[in-house]
Amino acid sequence: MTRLDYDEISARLRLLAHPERLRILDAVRRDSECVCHLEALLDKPQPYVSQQLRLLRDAGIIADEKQGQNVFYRLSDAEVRDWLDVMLGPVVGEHPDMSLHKRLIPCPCPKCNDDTPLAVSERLLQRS
Amino acid sequence: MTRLDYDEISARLRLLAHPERLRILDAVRRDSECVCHLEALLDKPQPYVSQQLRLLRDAGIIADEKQGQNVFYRLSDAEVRDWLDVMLGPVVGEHPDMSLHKRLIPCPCPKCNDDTPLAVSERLLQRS
DNA sequence: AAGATATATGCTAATTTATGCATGTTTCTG
DNA sequence: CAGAAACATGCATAAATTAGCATATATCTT
Repeated sequence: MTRLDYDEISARLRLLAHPERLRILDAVRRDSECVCHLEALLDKPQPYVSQQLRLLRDAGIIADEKQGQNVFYRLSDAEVRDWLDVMLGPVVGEHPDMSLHKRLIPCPCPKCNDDTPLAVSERLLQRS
Repeated sequence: MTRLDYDEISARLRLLAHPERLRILDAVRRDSECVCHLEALLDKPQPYVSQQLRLLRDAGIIADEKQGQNVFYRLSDAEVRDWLDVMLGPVVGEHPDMSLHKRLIPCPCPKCNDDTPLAVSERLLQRS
């Protein structure tokens, strides 16, 4: 039986105990998301979002993957995934807000443009 | 499907994200414990312990029950119990340190003295 | 009632965390 | 190469949390 390290667990927990970081984690636990999406999701300035991402990344909770100009983040810690499943409920389908943002925000990242060019321009037109 | 309230969840989480409070919760999720025991467990001044207990009590996470001179605290929130099961592991047997403290600390609370008077005095003698 | 014991409360200083913002870096495009 | 787009970093300040300590309250004992 491994002795519990309350310091370590609470340090980890402290990173989750923040509404915006929790929102980020709830998004990236489903699918990897680029910073532009997360920025739209939180509706906060980009440096703010990057700052929260850094904290989570430095702790090894999320991992980044560069794809051209964009950086995609995904949940990389299995333990934290279990915690989130209990605290936020298990992942069911798509993130309720994420699908919305993919429609509304003209983001050039590959994730947003994996469909036909027609659908993209149509999407842009509907925004006015 | 109920919409997630990240503010509420993170506020709750913030209370758990503290090493001493986590230690308290790990104790009281097994059995109700009086303040004197928790004081011994944390090895911190009594006002410090009472302060942490107050935070958890005001949030409805733990509940107090007065028994004469002593106050016993127990985990009262089912949701937090689930969280702790995942974060600290499920409760197996007795708390590893608690049984120790019941032996070493001459506490007059009923929990410590639910055995024969002989055993109590014997315990006191062994401390010198 | 006086003293002792167990616990709670209030206040303050120290520390940590959060937030805002200016600027730096990298990659892509023309 | 110049400019733009996407993201990161550093730093200063504000806000929240922690921790220490004096003191208050309630109960029990004699």
